[in-house]
Amino acid sequence: MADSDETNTRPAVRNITDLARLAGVSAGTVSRALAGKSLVNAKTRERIESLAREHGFRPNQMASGLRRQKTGVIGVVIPLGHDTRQQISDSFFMTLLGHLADELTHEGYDLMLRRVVPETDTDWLERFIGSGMIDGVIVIGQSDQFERIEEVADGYGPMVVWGNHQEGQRHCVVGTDNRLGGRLAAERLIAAGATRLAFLGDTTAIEFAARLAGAEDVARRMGLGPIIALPTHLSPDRASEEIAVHLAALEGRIDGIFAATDTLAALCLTQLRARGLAVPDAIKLVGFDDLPIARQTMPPLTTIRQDIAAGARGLVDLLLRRLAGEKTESLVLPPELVVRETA
Amino acid sequence: MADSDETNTRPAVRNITDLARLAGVSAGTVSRALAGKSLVNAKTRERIESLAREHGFRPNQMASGLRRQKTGVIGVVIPLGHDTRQQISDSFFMTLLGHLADELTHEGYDLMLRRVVPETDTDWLERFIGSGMIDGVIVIGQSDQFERIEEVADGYGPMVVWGNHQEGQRHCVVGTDNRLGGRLAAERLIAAGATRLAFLGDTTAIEFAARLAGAEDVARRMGLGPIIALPTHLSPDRASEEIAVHLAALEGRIDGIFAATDTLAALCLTQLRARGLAVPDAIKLVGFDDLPIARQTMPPLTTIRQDIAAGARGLVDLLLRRLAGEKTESLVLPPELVVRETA
DNA sequence: GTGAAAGCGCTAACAC
DNA sequence: GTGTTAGCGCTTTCAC
Repeated sequence: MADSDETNTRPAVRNITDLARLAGVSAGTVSRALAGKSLVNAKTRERIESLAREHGFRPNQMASGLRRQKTGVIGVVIPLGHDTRQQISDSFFMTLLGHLADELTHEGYDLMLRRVVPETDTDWLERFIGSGMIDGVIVIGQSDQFERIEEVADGYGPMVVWGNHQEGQRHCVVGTDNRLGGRLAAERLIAAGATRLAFLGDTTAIEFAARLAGAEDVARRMGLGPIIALPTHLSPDRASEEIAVHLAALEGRIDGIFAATDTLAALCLTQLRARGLAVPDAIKLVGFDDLPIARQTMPPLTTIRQDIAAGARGLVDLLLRRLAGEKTESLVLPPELVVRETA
Repeated sequence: MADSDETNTRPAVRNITDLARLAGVSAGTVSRALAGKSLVNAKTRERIESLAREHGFRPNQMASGLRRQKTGVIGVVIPLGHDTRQQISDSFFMTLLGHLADELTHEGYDLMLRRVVPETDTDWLERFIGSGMIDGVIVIGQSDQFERIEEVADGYGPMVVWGNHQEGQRHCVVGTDNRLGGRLAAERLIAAGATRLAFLGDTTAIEFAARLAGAEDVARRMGLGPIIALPTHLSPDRASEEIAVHLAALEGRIDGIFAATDTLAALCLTQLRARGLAVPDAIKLVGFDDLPIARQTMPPLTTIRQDIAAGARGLVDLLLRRLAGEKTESLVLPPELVVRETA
């Protein structure tokens, strides 16, 4: 591929041995030179390096990995729960993935991405870990697989999970304090004048359940009625319909909505408008995540911010420490209320 | 990891040889059994499989890959051009990536993701290909690396690129007909009554340049004045400011904007509103992509739809055929005008 | 500072 | 149908 014009006069260099022959040294020396080890004569090293450059040769990482028993690859896996296909396009996870790619690259690791459907593939995590292709794994989202992750964590160190932290759990997790986030959201809704609250989102996802629980803490404390749970899928198509149905059923019985996600909140805003319900006058609305979309809705969304970049940094940092044999604690990040115009 | 209670009484099975010993057969037989090859006694196979299950053993893919000279991994690389960091969060690419992950998984391949900064890393593509870790590569977006990709394509078959198709190019590309898309956009703007057009986006990206060129085709044909190019970064923060500056400078001199991207269009809508310019009354606006956000802006965006799922399918399909040695043509997908309310 | 040799875990001839 | 053997391309003692 990196051939110049003289292609045919020059033998292909397929491996370290070919290069060694050209350089008039042994394979071992080439290996040491290319790996930047100290004990190689400066001249020899230079000769080898220039030869390698000239032939566009780079050592085969699979072979190297096999020999050294490490691959330089971190697995990133996204379990798609009940809500199967659409979750991936969820911008939150995608943004997190982008940051992860940056962080891992920065640390010299490659990223192997896998989306799995736990329902039809029960040993998804073991399979990935056992493949021998990755040095460690980051799980993005617990979905409904909390228990399975716990089990695996007992026997496998280099794993960090993005998700919700439970008292006494065994796997290392980094994530936002969802319950606190839920409290902030409910407090804001109430401060804005709402008293009859609903929660929009699928609470079988543990993170969402925690958000709702936080909101309920506040509702109870303030002596409000129970928060009405409005189960909704994450995929925009289904969500829109479901929201429409919920709204129709609840007409006039609620004045504040806490959406599990900005995406859901944005969709909800559209449906609210379609029904002629003014936000925030008739209904207050708070989202979660503070994705870019939160600033672009009309009116812009009041929401609970998660620091995605910090999350990615935390995930990678903890994973590297675990890779080094350290035992690490989970990392819980503080959410932050961002007041805009919907509540 | 998959150990039950009797952990300590059972020796770890680290490789095929250990398992062979337990099963009372040779390593070769275990290999054949686990690979599902035909010529293995049914009973033997069953014994081996159950033993493997019991011990949570799976063959090491690196070793297998090394031996078979194929890895079962497809590289997906996103070159971040001039517009460095933010492009990744560009929802279009992220959505495409999601679909790619699905398609590749479906075909039994794993996905290795790399983001690269060509400016500081000139041999990004050769490095990835030469790593020995991947069987083929999908490049998402040509960025400003068209020439480099051409060079590599001459010597490396299993590569397919998402991007723009140029007359006579040598690398296999799949992508939307951007020029046609640009034409559709301009036609719509004009049909809606606009006569003084501007294009919002960075035309050093070849895809965007083609969109602008298409719009210019129409402007010329209709005898309109030149289209004013408004260079803008893709990252939301910078874009917002830049758009604001552009709008201030052009006040009253344009009545139609073609945005290179829905994201940009949405941002533009916000800025337009901030300046008190009514859409579509004072200014018509057309986006590109038809991302979910296009339906949620206020008013919803008229845009040019790219079929992302079809794109992902095409990329994977062509790559697999190239992997099988076929020579494939590029695939150009038709864009589609989606009329909503901004033009 | 460098070479020789062993071997990472697996697969694919080639025997039988 | 199964065992044996020879590597895939690299790293790393151990000599010298």
